[in-house]
Amino acid sequence: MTETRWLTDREQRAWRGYVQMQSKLNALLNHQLQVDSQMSLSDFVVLVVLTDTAEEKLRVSELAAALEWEKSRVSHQVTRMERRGLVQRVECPTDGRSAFVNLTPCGRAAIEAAAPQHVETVRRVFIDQLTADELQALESITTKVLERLDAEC
Amino acid sequence: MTETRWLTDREQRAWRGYVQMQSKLNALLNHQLQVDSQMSLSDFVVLVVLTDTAEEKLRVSELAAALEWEKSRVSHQVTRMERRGLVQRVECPTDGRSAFVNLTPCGRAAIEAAAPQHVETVRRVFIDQLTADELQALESITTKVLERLDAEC
DNA sequence: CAGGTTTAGTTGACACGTCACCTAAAGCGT
DNA sequence: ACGCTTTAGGTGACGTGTCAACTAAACCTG
Repeated sequence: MTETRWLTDREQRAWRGYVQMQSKLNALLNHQLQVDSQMSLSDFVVLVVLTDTAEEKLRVSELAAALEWEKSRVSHQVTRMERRGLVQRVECPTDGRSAFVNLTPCGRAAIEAAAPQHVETVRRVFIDQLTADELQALESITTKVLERLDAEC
Repeated sequence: MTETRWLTDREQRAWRGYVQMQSKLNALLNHQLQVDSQMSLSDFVVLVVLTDTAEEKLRVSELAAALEWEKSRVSHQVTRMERRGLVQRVECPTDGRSAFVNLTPCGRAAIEAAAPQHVETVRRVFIDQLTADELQALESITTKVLERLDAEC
């Protein structure tokens, strides 16, 4: 095993900044949604995916693929959202193993009410703080890192 | 209430990229630490803070301040880490309310073993993917967003 | 079509985070 | 010394995320 290449000061600043930012940003977005719309960030992203489909319903596996979540995570999340009335499980007539997740009217109303405030928050604390160059750099960074991450797994 | 300012395509790409990156990065770092060093990312950062202090012990409140975590989060985390033998609670002789969190020899050994692999992973999937300009942009972004976030709360 | 394999999804155990609430010691003004 | 407030920390409930194990339907393949 070779010598560890510790982070330089510049790298350290960028990395620690990133870690702190992502942790606080996550906490804030969760909190904002909970307070303003009584839903979690997880609820929100699931509702976004469901809303973006023509039928407003997806199989659990399709939902998992779209979110890149483990199927068991989806299953747990759907159970909780069903309890809150946001979605409904429906058996698939053609495949006995499969289950559809349907958006309920209540779920549709919830996402429509939540989305504007959520976007507003994302803008206020993040997007609107960045210059055009920084936005471009961010896209470049995330693209490269995501490529690397996808290659890892 | 005024019209919602939805994200433009460029903003959307950057934001979605960021969200996806942070989610996968988090999962990977947690997983890597768990597999290689049998500890969570939370364990790791707590151990880092403890290791960085002269006495290798801190009050719960000092730990909370250093990590910017809620005190109850620290308390739960310390309970779990105590169970794993990484730290030990010690009553404070001068203030009956207060409690010290001491690094144990086992905790010190664990962090020393974990740190090189963790840094290696951070480099491989993140830092080493970035150009100098991107690193600079990232620092600038996180600084501004953190300022905004700190102003919010 | 019988028997093994793959696929879809669920479940349970456990770790992590947050919130609201609680206990007890310290501090403080009278 | 007396109460009142502040401060330090812990607790329990609940939502969330991961992992491993499970059930059952669907799909082979001989």
